[in-house]
Amino acid sequence: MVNKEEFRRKVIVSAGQIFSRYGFKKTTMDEIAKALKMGKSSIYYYFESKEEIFEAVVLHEANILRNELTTAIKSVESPIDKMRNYVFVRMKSFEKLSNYYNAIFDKNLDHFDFIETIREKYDREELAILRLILYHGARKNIFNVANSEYTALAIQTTLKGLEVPLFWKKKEVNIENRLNAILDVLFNGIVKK
Amino acid sequence: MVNKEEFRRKVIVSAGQIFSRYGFKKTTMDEIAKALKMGKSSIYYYFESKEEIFEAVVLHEANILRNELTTAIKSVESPIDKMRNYVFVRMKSFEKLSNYYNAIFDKNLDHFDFIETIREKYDREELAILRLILYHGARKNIFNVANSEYTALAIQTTLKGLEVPLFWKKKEVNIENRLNAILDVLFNGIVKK
DNA sequence: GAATTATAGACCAAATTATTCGAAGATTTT
DNA sequence: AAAATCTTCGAATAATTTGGTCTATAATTC
Repeated sequence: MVNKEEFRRKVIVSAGQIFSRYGFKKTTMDEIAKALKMGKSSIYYYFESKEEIFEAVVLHEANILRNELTTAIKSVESPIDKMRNYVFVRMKSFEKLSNYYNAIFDKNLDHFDFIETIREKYDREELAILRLILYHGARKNIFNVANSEYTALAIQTTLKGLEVPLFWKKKEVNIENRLNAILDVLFNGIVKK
Repeated sequence: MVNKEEFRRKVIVSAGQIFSRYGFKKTTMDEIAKALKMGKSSIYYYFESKEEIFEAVVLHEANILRNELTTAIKSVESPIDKMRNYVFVRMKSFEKLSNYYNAIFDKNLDHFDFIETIREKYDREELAILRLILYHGARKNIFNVANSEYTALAIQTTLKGLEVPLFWKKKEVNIENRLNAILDVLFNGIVKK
């Protein structure tokens, strides 16, 4: 390969598809290798471990998502509701990310019950946001899969943090501030700005 | 459980969801058990093996699909094109089945290239039918996963068999005959009539 | 043509997996 | 209420899978 970074990107894209479909645990290095048409051991020349690949994939997806959100929201003049609507339309992207979540916590499906409970407090649209939250919770716990209580707590904290900028109806809060608050809550510590 | 058959049905529905999502190989008995909120070993009281569960699931899905197709096509007065349209609308059901296929042949993704080649000969709608064919091919080879050449051949044979009743434009062929021919090709040996 | 970069096949220890078995709760039958 | 049967599951297991390593070797660069 000409460039080491280029090959890493190829791995990220290719493995990303498999991860998003089957999740971390169910995705095997053999599959990733096969998709890349390479020997399994060759991948270890570019990545240290399966976890490193996964981390790179999630970071990549988070960056895309963050960019999409930032530019999209900035181009909206009307208030917060339009933003919500946009997020709803972009659900597909979130779905991809929420698959990572499904994957990571494949043994803790109970979290969805929790989300369902929360959902009832808001409109259907908020589901899209909740997916983001899921992702956020997931990202924070990728390597702490075992501790589901910690996960639940992380999700709850994120929800709490989102309540102010997203769900409050106070019109006087300026949209730019809300945007930044939301992005901060969702991506803080995940994506370098 | 009151009734043995009733519990088997529960397993089929529950396991079916997991199978359709992750496929045969990636679905574990632990997952099925967890979804049923039962001990893993209890399932073996009702089913002999994971394969038996899978077979029951696929049979169940095939029966539903067959019934849907039969009643739907029978209620259509205009020619074959309307039927195609219906099939197109019902794509969701087929998607579920095609997931089984993905799952079973998770290492033979090349088949999809083959399908793509075929697709170009027909309209987009035919994709729906092709999914059915995929399913058919899958069903025929569930327990011959290793031999991918045999699979390709099975799919080709099915396609060939479908060409006459489905894709030929000859108006003189009566729709009832076509229907039977199609169902025969697709479900022959799979679902007891 | 030596040194470095890149690839993959054989291999391994650890983990996972489908399945078995026996024991113990239930429930029904006598 | 004892016996017989039905249902459940935890623990054990044998076979397979899996992430990762090591070594040999091909390709590229110097």
